[in-house]
Amino acid sequence: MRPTCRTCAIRPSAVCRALPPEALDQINRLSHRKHLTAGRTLFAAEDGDHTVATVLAGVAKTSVTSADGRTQIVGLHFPGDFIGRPHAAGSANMVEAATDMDVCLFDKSRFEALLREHDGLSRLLMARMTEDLDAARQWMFLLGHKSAAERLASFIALCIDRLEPRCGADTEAKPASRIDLPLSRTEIGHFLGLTIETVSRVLRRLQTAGVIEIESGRGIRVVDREALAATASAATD
Amino acid sequence: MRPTCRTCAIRPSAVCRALPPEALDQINRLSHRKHLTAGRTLFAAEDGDHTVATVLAGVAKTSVTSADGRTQIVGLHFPGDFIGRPHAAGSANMVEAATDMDVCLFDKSRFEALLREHDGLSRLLMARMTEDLDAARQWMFLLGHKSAAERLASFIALCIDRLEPRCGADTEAKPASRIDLPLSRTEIGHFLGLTIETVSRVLRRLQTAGVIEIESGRGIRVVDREALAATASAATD
DNA sequence: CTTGGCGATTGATCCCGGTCAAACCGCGAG
DNA sequence: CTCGCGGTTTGACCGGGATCAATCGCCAAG
Repeated sequence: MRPTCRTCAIRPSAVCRALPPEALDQINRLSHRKHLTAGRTLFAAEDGDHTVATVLAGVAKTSVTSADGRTQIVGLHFPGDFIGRPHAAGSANMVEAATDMDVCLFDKSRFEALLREHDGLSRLLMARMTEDLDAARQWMFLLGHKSAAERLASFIALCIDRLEPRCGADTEAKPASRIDLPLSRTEIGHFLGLTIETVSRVLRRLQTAGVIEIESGRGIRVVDREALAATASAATD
Repeated sequence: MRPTCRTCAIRPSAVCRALPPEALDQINRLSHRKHLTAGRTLFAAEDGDHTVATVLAGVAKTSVTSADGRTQIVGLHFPGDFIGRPHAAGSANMVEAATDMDVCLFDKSRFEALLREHDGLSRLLMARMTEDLDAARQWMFLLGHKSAAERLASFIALCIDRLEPRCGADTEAKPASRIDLPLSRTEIGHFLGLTIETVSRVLRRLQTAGVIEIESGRGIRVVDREALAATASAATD
């Protein structure tokens, strides 16, 4: 009953979907799954790691830290996302598990061989990297110009978008949806370029405005998706 | 006397260097050079463009603009840089010439064919995209956590690093170096997440501090490289 | 020459979010 | 049960940079 690539639930949303069915057994041999508890380091900075990974469950974070200790989370990696730097020098930034998570690991050089062998995989990966770059640039806009409320709303919208269990069939809007935020208040601050206090205050303000409901700790319920989207992109209040 | 790939001065620093000499005539036929005056649009947003490019001279900027008019410059493209989104849907952001510039254009599908044909080109491009992503993430740190002075110093250091005419042989420090900034004050503001007034003031402050000298307009002379690097602090690496 | 336009500079004031400080809350250990 | 600890919330105050506004410098057109 050991899980294999054949039965992999996230394969349709992972880069592996570019591989033909015949290759599944091959990549099944090359990969191995691993469970990581929250906080565990996946790739260290300044470390010539030789692994790439696909997120199966949970969320990972990539962060940049300066000499004087300031930290910026520069990317989140949700289920289906690819993490790694094929054909590039080992990681420049640190990647850690933000929540408990499961990953599917490949040896980097083996994966590079796969890329050479399967053109579709190479193309899909390149498209993914382009998406990552677009996402990073969108976040640069957020960090450069958005107000605290816009930042929080954008962050919540992102999490809802990537984490809400979606039931393939119904695409129509739901009255309310709840998720557990994958980051602590401190981490949210580091992701949004805000302090923990501001995060807390603005979250509260969004709650009194009737946009969201904060459950104890990380639980959050979006009451008004419209208002959330509006707050994410427009001027405050 | 028409310039060709054989005599191309920036080829050593462009992705084309991954192509074997035998392929030079081939890519020479596939590419064509173009001059763009400052402000001209290279790729429009929301536009299924079918071109990719290498910067030969001058500087291009990629920017994100929100519905309400706020603009963020999310990337600069210096000579040798590759611009384009092979294997991905046409551009998400707008790319414009920041200064007068020369580019070398390829038809996107032809370039994709080249990628398939030449494995080394594919690998180098992937490495370049990884670098771009790293640069974007470094800039996210700047936008999220750096002070105005740190931002300006980082920006000037970046420009010096990429634009200063470097004489291959001598790597040792020079007493002073001057360049023309590739962006107007307004654009610098959009790149750094600051207002034009703050840019002006901080630049002045850096001058009175003896770090730089501002010549009329865009000309700038770095008097104290050490101090500049120190002001940029929080490692740009 | 004057005029007008655009970008840059400089000054005065305001406000959002940072900083400092003090509870508060849930939870596991003793 | 109490204690202590880490994460969170809340309040009071402060300051860096935004905003508003006036002026300057340069250059091209009249």
